[in-house]
Amino acid sequence: MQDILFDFISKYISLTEEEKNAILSLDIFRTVNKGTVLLEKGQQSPNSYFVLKGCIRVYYIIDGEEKTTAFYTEMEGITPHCVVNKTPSDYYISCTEDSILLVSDADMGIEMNTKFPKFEIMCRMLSEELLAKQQTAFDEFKTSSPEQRYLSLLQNRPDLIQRVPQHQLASFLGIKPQSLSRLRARIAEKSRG
Amino acid sequence: MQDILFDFISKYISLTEEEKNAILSLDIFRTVNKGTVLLEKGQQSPNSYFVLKGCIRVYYIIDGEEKTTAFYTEMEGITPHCVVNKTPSDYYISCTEDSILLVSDADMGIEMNTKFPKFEIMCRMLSEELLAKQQTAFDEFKTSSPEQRYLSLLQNRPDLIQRVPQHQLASFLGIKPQSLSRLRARIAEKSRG
DNA sequence: TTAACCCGTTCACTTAAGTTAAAAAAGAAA
DNA sequence: TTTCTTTTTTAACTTAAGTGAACGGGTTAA
Repeated sequence: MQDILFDFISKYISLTEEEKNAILSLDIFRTVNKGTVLLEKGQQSPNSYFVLKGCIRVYYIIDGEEKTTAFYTEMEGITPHCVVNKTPSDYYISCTEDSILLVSDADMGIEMNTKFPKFEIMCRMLSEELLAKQQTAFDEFKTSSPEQRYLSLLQNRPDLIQRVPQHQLASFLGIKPQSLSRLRARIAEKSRG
Repeated sequence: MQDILFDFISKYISLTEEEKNAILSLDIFRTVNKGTVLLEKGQQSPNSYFVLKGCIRVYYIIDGEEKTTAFYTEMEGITPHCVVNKTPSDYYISCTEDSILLVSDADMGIEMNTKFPKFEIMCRMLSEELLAKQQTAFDEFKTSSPEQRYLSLLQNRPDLIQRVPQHQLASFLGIKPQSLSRLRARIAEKSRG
């Protein structure tokens, strides 16, 4: 599991043994059961999450309805809004599968970034990369229809469609579960001719 | 104009005179005319843009149609996808007004970040902040209807609705110009009773 | 001044998503 | 197993967005 982490980091910076040990000594590996809620609305947790194995999801409860807006799977991570802005969270985060996560809090980030300036660089690179990716995803969402979004998801993240319940996928695609079901039927109809 | 920049930076880090001079010596202030295209599809420019005054917009051309996905106004900036990933750009960037911009290229960023580690820190903070903001905006977009998006824009960025053409706003809201026009009529109808 | 173009609006029509409700299918618990 | 619950599908109906076309106001260019 540690190797997976260090492999990932090595894409951005190279670590000495000392630095690797410093990371390991933080003891940030956590195994988490399916269904565990990592962050609740109104909470102001300092924790960031990075998925080594499994899947976590971000969702809101609006008018009593769950609205899922994001999934994070292997080698993806999230620093919640509430950590960055030090405000209560608007959303929930929970595990959709038994997962292995890295859980780091803001203080650990500051400590590591101070002790090892390399870390600061990696964090900046990661944020910039994520920001650019996020922007592209947003642009694609804005410029396409629900059906196109679904087809594109089928292309780019086919695993998600398998491992995640449809009604969560629906709000992720910006529509209602019934519409997703209908849309799928429509596509199947077309491909049958 | 320089004061505006240094005021902005002071929210993140404090600068010495030496550092301020280093920034000024980069000579990054540019005045740009309305309509100027800063980045074209297919180009691989190294430039990031920060708006001191005016407005720039990001747009795609899909099936011959312009699709505007983002506006950046005073104190907002963008590092295009193509800079981060060193790939040709998928989109265009142009000025919707006569503007004063900061234009910096990737090399300058690297140079400043190396010379002044403080800068690295600011860049990380900015990216993290923008990423969190962007995520919230995306979530809001996903969980609301075109009408709600328009009303929310009216609340949060009323200036945009004034300074930007409707047909550009429409795709920014994820709909067609005709639909925006109709939607506005519907809202006016309601408020009249 | 006229002609051409762009933009915002309106209209009629089509298509697809939202809504409400119910049935069917799949999973989890007793 | 049977029961209970959750998830997915289906259906009928409503609402709103997409589409294609046309009109009028405003600007620009010939």
